[in-house]
Amino acid sequence: MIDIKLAVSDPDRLKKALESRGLQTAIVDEMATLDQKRKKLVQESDELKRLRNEQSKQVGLLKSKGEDASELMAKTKQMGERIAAIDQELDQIKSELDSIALTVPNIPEEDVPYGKSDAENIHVKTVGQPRVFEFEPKGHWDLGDTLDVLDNTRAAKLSGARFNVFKGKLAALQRALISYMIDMHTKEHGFKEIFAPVLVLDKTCLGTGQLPKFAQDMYKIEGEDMYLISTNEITLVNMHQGEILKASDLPIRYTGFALCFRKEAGAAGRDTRGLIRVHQFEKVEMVTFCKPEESSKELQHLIDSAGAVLEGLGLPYRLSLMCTGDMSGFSAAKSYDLEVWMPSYNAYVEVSSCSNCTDFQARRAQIRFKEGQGEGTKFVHTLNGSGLAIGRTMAAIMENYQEKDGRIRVPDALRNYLGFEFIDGSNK
RNA sequence: GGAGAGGUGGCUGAGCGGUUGAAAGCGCCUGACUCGAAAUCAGGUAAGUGGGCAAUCCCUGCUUCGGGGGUUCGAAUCCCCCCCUCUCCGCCA
Repeated sequence: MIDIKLAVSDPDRLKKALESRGLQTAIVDEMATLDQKRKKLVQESDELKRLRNEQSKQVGLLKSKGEDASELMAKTKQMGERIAAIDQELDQIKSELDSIALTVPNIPEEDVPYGKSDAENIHVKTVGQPRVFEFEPKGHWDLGDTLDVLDNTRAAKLSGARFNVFKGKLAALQRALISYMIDMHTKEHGFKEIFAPVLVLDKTCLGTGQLPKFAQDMYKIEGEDMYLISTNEITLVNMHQGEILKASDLPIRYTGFALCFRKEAGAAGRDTRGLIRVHQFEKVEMVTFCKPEESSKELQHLIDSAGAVLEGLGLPYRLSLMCTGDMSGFSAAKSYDLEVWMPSYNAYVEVSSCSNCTDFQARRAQIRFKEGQGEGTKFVHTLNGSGLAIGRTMAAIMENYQEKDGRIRVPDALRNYLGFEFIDGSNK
């Protein structure tokens, strides 16, 4: 959540920010008006409460002396009724204000390029060279089908479209990738491994910004206020929901594997084949909590950590800074995408998005820190990045490491995890 | 799923209708003592949100004792609903 005070103190900045993300700005003035109204009512209510408290004490005092207090009691009761009326109005304004504020995305950082579409993203660097094939490379769905390691037909039988069944050595590759990534992040990048539930309460999704605005992307459990997570950023960030952290414990870095579920509503007809766009996918996520002044540095650390996985696997990729209009993360103030080279697309495909959410999620989820005795509490900055999306990484390995005979060579880094050199139709 | 017990400040734990934002102990911070430390002594030590002020100093109002609602002039304390934890039983991978 953005700081509502901004709507009053610096409405132009907020309007500009919303505009840059392609949104309407009228709500800024609306918020300012409501907030002013709220403030006035709070003052009125507080003053009446002060009087009531005072008079109630008087009643107690009179009674303890055995004197008559009935007149004062009647007066105070009336006051209570007025307070109740004001507080009711106040509650209504607060919920109005909240329902607006919760749908406002984060404000882009100063150095995020202004732009309307992905065409205006800045390509920061490319790492590695796309392989030149001496034969026509196949798509990973074809490779998987031929080797009988990726079974789309059986998956459809079980769960419908956009699901997959991994078989044999491809299933093993998935396990290896999870271990490889998490081991790297814990041993080399300073993250602590976390395994958390994939089924969470609705208020948890509110904290990271998936709800209320993106309910249509998430699977809800019928009859309960629970959702299947769309990313494990939700669980990792909300681990500290409502907490006041010690400054000396920061930065806190978490990594973890989880299944993620997305409806992919509105993506009908796009990327229908293979592992690129599915309803259930596996992801290793990274999340960082830090002091505000450290978040730029920590964002770079996320990018480097995600990049290290791609480099370790020998996959060529591109790093891009998202422009204001293409920043997909509702909670993000600045985002970089890492895109892996996908021969079948003849293009780079996103495998990781690393974002600095500044204090946006922290404000929603009430995650704060305290510098020391007597110092006030401040909101932490939260950051998240995939490290990486497993399915898309598998697709990239299959395509980039395919041999002319259709087998897939295993990247050197995974040999120790797998114990075989090629993914083929065999089981061992 | 059934039965019982319980949820109070960083922690342990009192309070069970009025001056208690909350005893006591522990922890932590500051000061005194000390060459320094320990021990001892004195003081301080929750969060949120308003107002005053040039002020991140300070003064001050309101709210918060798992969450929500109710009773009352007044609720941590009484009543109702919900959530969570623990113990026992049942079920189960």
